[in-house]
Amino acid sequence: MAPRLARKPLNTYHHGDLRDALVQAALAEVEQGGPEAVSIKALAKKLGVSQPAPYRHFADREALLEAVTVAAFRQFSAVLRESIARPSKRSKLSRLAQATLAFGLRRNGIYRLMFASRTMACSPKGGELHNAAMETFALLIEALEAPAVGLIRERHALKIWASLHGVLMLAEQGLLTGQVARMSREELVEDIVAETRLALSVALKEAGEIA
Amino acid sequence: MAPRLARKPLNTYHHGDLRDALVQAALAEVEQGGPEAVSIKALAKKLGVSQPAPYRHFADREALLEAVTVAAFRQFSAVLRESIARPSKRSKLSRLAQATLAFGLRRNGIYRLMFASRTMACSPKGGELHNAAMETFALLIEALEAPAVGLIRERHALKIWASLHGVLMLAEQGLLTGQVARMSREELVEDIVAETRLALSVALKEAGEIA
DNA sequence: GCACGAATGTAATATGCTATAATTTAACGG
DNA sequence: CCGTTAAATTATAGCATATTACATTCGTGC
Repeated sequence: MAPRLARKPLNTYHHGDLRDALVQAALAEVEQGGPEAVSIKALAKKLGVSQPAPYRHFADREALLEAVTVAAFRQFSAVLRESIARPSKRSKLSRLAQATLAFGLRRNGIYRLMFASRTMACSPKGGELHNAAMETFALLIEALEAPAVGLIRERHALKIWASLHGVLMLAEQGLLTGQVARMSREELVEDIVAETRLALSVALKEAGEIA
Repeated sequence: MAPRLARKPLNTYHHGDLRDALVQAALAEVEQGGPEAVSIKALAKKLGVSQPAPYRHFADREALLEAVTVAAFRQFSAVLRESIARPSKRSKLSRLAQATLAFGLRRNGIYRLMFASRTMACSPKGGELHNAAMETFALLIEALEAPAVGLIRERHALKIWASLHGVLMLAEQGLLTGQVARMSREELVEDIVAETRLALSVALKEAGEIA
């Protein structure tokens, strides 16, 4: 994390903070048309610099997308954190689940970048990107509000994450049609939350009896 | 579905069945490197025809990918059908779930094409592609082996599909790490199957009491 | 203050892919 | 056997990525 001050563009030759501007502009593009909508050339034009200028800050298109993905995870984390922070009658888990659903539907280009693109799949395990993703997962574990008994907590966090993720992907692919579509997505998510709770309590009870 | 006979390439000027050859070759490419690895030019070269030749059969790259996706769904369906057809001690649902996991992991480029690409998201609801996807979903409903009570069956089929899908996507994104990774994916899937059964039986009992 | 090196941006260019247009070759039906 | 049509070819336009060589500004040490 370099400090990278945001200076004003006094002289127009040097942009001031092109790197960050690129990430932000690319994020906007991704939100509209997904990862494949990002064009170095178009971004440079939009920001008023020459085509090769971005290559001073990113080795190639993939590197830019990786930075964008990190930024996306930060935003996602912030949204989730807020959802479980504000007081509410509903459970933390329910709020986090609904916030995830809303984020995935509203900003589906970004969601695809985070969870369905090659960028993530190719990122190294200890890297900045992978860490950002794990930080998000940690929020989910927190929202479960379960005691840490063996692997039970992580296991159920993983399962609910997978479920939410699956619902979102199916929804975006237009695969939530037919009879089932009569149930709203919010209901479906609430259903998943309830099932997770049930399974979790069963698992905890079993573990308690054994221990 | 035009008959499209597969003639042998006697004269080398006319390929014989370029359309199908393109779909097959593209499918192989996708399997290796995902949807973005498909290049019209490269495919043409590999099949020994000129670059523009493919455009006789597909309007553009997207159209080719759509045909490839249909072929992919057909293959996937065949694999699933076989998994629930052959006799086994394990339940149909369990077999189908494990088959899905194996397919998604082994042929993850194809899986991404089917469930995480823009191709599906943009396909019309009544189209060939959408129908192929729905046919696959029907297999899952069948494997549930549950009575058709209201929407309960579809609902649970949808939930288990979402879960499986989520696990696969997370696995491919390298997000199944940490403590949880100590549990094998097969175990995780078996766990999901068991939970679905539990939830389904509860739902059916409730429905029975009400009716 | 000012010279110099590092950082950042530009111009020019090579390469590769998509897609279209005009043209040629082969197959099929009457 | 000939004309129509399907299917492929060559040639080319257009666009995006990425590299190279050059120009400009920043800021740091003296």
